[in-house]
Amino acid sequence: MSYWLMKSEPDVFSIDDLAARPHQIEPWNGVRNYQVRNMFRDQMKQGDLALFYHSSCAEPGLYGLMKIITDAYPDPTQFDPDSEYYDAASRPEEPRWLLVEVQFVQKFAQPVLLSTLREHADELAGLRVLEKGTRLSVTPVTPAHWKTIGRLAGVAL
DNA sequence: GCCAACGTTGGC
DNA sequence: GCCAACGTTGGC
Repeated sequence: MSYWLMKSEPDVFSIDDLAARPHQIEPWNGVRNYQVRNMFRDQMKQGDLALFYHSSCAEPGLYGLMKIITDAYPDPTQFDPDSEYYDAASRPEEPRWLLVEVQFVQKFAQPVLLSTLREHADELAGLRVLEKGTRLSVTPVTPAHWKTIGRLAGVAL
């Protein structure tokens, strides 16, 4: 099993939105980045766990935990002309973009803010989200970093 | 709203 | 295949 960090802008889709979904499940659609597409396809597997990161907001950071409940499959929004994620160049015979479905696990009682992560930069050295210029919306998390973040969140991960 | 950093596009 | 121009991300 692998660990991940997945970003979302809370104004668009927050961890509370995920918790409020039927069965607390959501297709993680709209990813239009090849590196992330390849991670979905080659590395992320059903049963993996992911931290839910709120970005582009007043207090960016980790707000909770979710589980990857499917392997990657084609993102239907790429074929929907009414979707903001529509990609006219992608053809159903050869889908360009993938998604995974995620399910809510828990919201942290206290979020682990980006500023807190930075305060623990020594322990978290190499965590992608702390590295300058990392804009990927999905990044891997090592088991050691995962454990540290669990401690900072006050939960056993 | 600024701006650094990065990804993508497209002309050549 | 190079690289300039442009668009996007995301913290501040």
